Amino acid sequence: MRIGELSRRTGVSERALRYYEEHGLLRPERRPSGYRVYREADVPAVRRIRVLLAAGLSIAQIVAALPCMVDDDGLLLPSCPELVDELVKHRDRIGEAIDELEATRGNLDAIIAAERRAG
Amino acid sequence: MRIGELSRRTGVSERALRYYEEHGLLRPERRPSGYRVYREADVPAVRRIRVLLAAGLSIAQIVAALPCMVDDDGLLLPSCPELVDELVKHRDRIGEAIDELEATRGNLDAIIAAERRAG
DNA sequence: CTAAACCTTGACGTTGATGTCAGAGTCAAG
DNA sequence: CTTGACTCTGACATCAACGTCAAGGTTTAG
Repeated sequence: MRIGELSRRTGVSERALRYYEEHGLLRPERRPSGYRVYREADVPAVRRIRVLLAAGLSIAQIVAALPCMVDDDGLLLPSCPELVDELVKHRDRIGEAIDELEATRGNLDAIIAAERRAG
Repeated sequence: MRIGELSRRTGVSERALRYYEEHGLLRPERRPSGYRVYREADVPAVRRIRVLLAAGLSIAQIVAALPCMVDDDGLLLPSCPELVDELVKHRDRIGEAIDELEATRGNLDAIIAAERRAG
């Protein structure tokens, strides 16, 4: 599919989709004309990106945490690092992101509890 | 106390403190000279602001939230249930992101294990 | 009284994730 | 072949939450 359809199906602007590509989050193929061609798997991929962005992660963190978005069938994309070492590092970065988010969620929980007592 | 001391005691820059005032989060008194004069209660107030910011709330949301949070001498406003709702939604979004990241980490773990077995 | 330290209000700079617009090429239908 | 929808690459605009001066007034220690 082309960018317009992906945009409609995900609710994400074309501008944003091009921006994600610019930062390595999406790698659509190109027609000779230059038109981007996306696969079905890019629809859930965009959804994952939005979830992480909504949670407060930056594009850079998402790039670092998900250098290889896993497909529905569980296969790695061709761009993935081969060394176990690299994979371990990536997993650890994801762990850091998780820790950050859990701390944030902890803060929110405390606030919510306090407000319930006060309100 | 004046702005420098509040800045030192909270670890928040003077610029940020002035910015918070600009947006209605702090209301220090003024000397005839124009110097801001803060009360002791402003120290914990600034801490609360930082916690909310760290939890991912915007200044505008905090402005709405502060009246609900005062333990000192403030009033409670009826916008509280709405606020708690928003906070809960925000927390749930973060939970979603954590789930995504944990799934990704699980995939990476499986790949790492497979690579190790395969040599 | 004076110098150092502190404070004031602008006002422009920064970063991240887009919005928006211009000028131009591409594609599908009639 | 032409029209209209779609897409491309810049490039400037925006918004939040500050950082960073600049130019000048205030306070306090000695």
